[in-house]
Amino acid sequence: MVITRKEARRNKIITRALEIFAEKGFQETTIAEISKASGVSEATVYEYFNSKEELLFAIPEEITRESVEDFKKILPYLKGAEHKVRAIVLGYLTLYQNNPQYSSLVLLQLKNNKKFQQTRAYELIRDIARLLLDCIREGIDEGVFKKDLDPYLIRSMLLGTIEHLCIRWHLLGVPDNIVAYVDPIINLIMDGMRAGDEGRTLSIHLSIADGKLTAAGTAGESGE
Amino acid sequence: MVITRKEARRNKIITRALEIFAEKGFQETTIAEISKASGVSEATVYEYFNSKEELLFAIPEEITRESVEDFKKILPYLKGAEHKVRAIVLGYLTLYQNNPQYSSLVLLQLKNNKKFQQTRAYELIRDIARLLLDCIREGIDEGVFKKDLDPYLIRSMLLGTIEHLCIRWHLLGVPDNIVAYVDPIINLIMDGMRAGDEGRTLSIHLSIADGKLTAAGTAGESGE
Amino acid sequence: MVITRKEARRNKIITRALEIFAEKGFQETTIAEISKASGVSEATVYEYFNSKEELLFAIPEEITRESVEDFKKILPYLKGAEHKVRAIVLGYLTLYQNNPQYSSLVLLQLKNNKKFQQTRAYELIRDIARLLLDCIREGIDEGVFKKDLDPYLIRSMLLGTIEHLCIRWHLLGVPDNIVAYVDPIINLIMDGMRAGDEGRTLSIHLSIADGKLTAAGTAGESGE
Amino acid sequence: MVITRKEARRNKIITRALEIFAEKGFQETTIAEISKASGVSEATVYEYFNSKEELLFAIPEEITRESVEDFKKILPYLKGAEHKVRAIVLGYLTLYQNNPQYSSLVLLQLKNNKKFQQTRAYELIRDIARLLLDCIREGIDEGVFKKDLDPYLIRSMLLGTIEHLCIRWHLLGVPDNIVAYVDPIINLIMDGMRAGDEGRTLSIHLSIADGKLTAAGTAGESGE
DNA sequence: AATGAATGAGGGTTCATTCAT
DNA sequence: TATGAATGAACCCTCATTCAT
Repeated sequence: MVITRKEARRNKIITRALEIFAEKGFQETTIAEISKASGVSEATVYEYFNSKEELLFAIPEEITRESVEDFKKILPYLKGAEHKVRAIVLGYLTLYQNNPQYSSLVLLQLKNNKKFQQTRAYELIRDIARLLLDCIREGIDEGVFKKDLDPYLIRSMLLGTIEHLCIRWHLLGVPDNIVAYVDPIINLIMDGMRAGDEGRTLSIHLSIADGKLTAAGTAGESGE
Repeated sequence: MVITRKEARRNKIITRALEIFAEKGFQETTIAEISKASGVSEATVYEYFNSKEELLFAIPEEITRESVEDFKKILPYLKGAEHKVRAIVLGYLTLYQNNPQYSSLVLLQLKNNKKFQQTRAYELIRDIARLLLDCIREGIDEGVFKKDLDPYLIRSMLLGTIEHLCIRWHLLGVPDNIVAYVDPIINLIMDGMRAGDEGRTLSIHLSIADGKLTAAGTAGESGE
Repeated sequence: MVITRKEARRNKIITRALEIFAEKGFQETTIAEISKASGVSEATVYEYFNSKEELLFAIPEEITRESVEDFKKILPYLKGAEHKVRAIVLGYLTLYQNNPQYSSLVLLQLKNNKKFQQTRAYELIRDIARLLLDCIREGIDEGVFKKDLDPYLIRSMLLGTIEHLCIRWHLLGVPDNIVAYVDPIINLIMDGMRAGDEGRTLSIHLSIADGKLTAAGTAGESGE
Repeated sequence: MVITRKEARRNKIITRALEIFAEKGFQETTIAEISKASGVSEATVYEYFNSKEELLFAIPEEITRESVEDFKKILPYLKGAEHKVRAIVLGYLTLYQNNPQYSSLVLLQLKNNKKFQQTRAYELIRDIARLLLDCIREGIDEGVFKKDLDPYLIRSMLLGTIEHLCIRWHLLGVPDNIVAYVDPIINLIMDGMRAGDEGRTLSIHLSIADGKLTAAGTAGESGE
C-alpha cells in the first residue's frame, strides 16, 4: 500500500485542518493558518480542495469510513440485538472519545450544518445510524424488544444520549470518560429507570408454609 | 406594564434578528440585513447591542426566562417525580415546537458555541436543566427511580433525546410533531425497551428439593 | 444646483478612475489605486459602486449624456441634412478630441466590450448614433442624398472613419488634430474621391449641328 | 512541406487559443483552459510560448501573413487604382467574414492593445494597410482620384468602415453578410452620397435662343 | 436618540508561471 | 521533450464597527 506524496500531503492538510477547525471553529480559521501548519502554500491547499468548505467536509470522511467498515465487520459476530446495540453504542463512544478532535468537529460544527447533509461523509454517518436502526428493528422483530416501540425514537434516544454526553464532555470537561457510560446507557434504555424492576423481583416474598410455596407481593407495582 | 419606545425598538430588532439568524445562520447574516428588516439604521442596532454577537446572545433571553418562570410555577403543583419529569419533558417539547425559530437558534447555533456558555441566557437554560436534575434526584431519593442511577445520565438521556428529535425535525422535517413524543419518551425511559418485563417474573422457576428452596433461571434474561 | 458631499465624492472617484483606466486599462487598474487617487478608502469606492466593472461603466455616462443633450439642442437650429450630418460629425470629433481620456476609454476599452452593450451609458451612445441615422434618412427622403443609399452603411462609414482617426490619434499620436478633419470627411462622403466630378460636367461637349443640340461624352465616367 | 510534431502541436495550441480567446476574451481565458483544449499540459504551453500574451500575439501571424501574400500576388494583375482599392476592400471583407474568430480577435482584442503594436503580426497588418495606402496614392498620382485628397483619410475611411461593419456584425449580428458591402462601399467612397450627381447633369436645362446656347441651372446644386 | 457615511481589517480565491523529474 | 505539482503574488470584495452631525 504505497502512499504517494500527493496522498501524504493531502493527509497532512486534513490532519492539520482538523486540529485547527476543532480548536477554533470553521469561521475563525483561515486558510493561511492551515497552509502554514501543513507546510504548504495557500495555493496548494486549493490544489487539493476547491474551497475551504470542501476541505471542512472532507475531513471526517476517512475516519467515518473506517468506522463504518469496523461496524460492518464486527456486527456479524455478535448474537442478539441487545449485544449488537451495545456494540454500536460502545463503538460510537469509543470513536468519539479516542478522536476528540473528530468528535468535536462532527458534533459541534458539522451535524448542525445543513450543507453537510449533502456530503459523502454525512452519507457514511447515516450508514452507521442505519445499522443501529436495523439492529433495533431486529430486536423488535425477534421479540427481544417490546413490540410497540418506535425504532426511530429508540435510535434518537441512543444517539441523543451519546451526543449529549460527548458535547458536555467537550464543552464542560465532564464526564471525562464517556466510554464508561456504555453499560449505564444500555441498562437504562433496556430496563428503564423505574424503581421496582428489581424491586418487583426482589419484592416477591416467598414463603413455605404448610409445605406450600407462596409468592406474596405484586409484580407490577413496586413497593408494597 | 408600559413598553417604552426604546423597548419596542429593541424587541423589534431582536425579533427580526431571531428570524434571520434562524434562517441563515449567524455568520451568513449581516447587520445591514437585520437593521433593514427592523426598520432602523445599522448604527441604531449598535445603540442597543454592543456587537453582533451580543445581539445573538440576547435573543433567547426573553423566551427562556419565561420558560423558566413557567416551569417554576407549574412544578409545585405536580406530585411525584415521574409527573414532574414528564412535565418538564413536555415543557421542552412544547417550547421547541411552538417556537421553531427559537429552537433552531438555540439547538443549531448556540448550544455548541463556547462563548454562549458565559451568557445570561445560558444561565437560564441551565436553570431549567437544573430543575430537571432536581426532579430526577427527587425521584431517586423517593425511591421512585432506581437507586443506583446517575442522575446526570438520566438528564443527558432526556435532553439528548429531546434535542435529537428536535434537530431532526429542523433538518429533515420529521417527525412533524415532536410534542407527541412526550409519552413514548417517558415510557421508554421509565420502563425501558426490553420485552418480557412481565415475562421475566413468570420465567422464574422455583423448586423445592430437599427442603431447600431453589430459584432456577436468571431474572435478567427472558426466555423460557 | 447644490452638489452634496456624496455627489462630489462620487465625481471625484469617477474622475480619477477615468484617468487611471484610460492610462492603464481596466484589468491593470486596481481599486486600491483608484481609492488612493480619490482620497477615499477602498471600501468607500464600493459604497458608491457595487463592483469595479460597474464603476467602469458609470464613467462615460455623464459626458455622454451631456453630449446627447447638446446634440438635441443644436440640431433643430440647423437646416438641411448635410448641415446636420456635418454638425454631428463635428460634435463627435470635438467631443473625442477635447476629452481624450473619455474617448480613449470609450473607443479602446468599452466599445468592444459585450457587457457594455447593456449599460445605460451605451444606451446614450446609441441615442447619438440614432440621431445621426435620422439625419441621414432625412437627407435621403428630402432628395439631398442619393435615393438608393443604405443609411446604415453611411453611418458606419462616418462613425468608422471618426473612430479610426481617433484610435490612430490615441495609439500613434497622429493626426494631432482630428477636429480639422470634419470638412475633409464631409466632402469625401458627400462627393466621393473620384476625380472628374468637375471634369465630368466640364467634359460634356455640347455642339449644335444642323440645328440639333448634341451632347457628347458620358456623364458616369470621367475621362477626357 | 513536412510538418513536424512540434509544429503540429504549436498549431493545435494556437488554434484552440484562437477559439477560446475569441469567445471569452483574453483576460477571461486561462492557460489551463487552453492547455486542456489542446490536449497538452500547461507547462507544455510554456514550452512553445513564453507567456500568455506572447501566445495571444502569435495567433494572428499565420493568417495575416497569408493574407499579405495573397494581396501581393493579386494586386499586380489588377489595373487601375479603383480596381485595386476595390480588391483590397474585398479582400479585407472576405478575410474577416471567412475567419470570424480571427476578425473578432483582431478587431475586438488586439487592435486596441498598445503592446500589440510592437509585434510581428501587427507589422504584417501594417503591410496590408500600406498596400492600400499605396493604391490610393497611385490613384491620386494617376489622376483617377482627386488631387487634393489626404490619402490617410481615405484609408481611414475605408478601414474604419470595414472595421465598423465587422464589429457590428460581431456584436450585434447584423449585417450578416459584410462581403456584400464591397460595392456599396466603393461606390460611396468613389462618388459620394450627394444626390444630383446624376441630378446635376440631368438638371441642366439647355436652350437655344437667338442662336445662342444657354445653360440654365447650377451644376453645384441639385434641384432647380 | 438616531443615522448617514466612512473605513480598517482581513480573507478566500485565482492563475500565470516555474521547476524537478 | 513533457508535465505534475507547487506557489508567489495579487486583488476584489465584505462587513462589523465607528463617529460626526
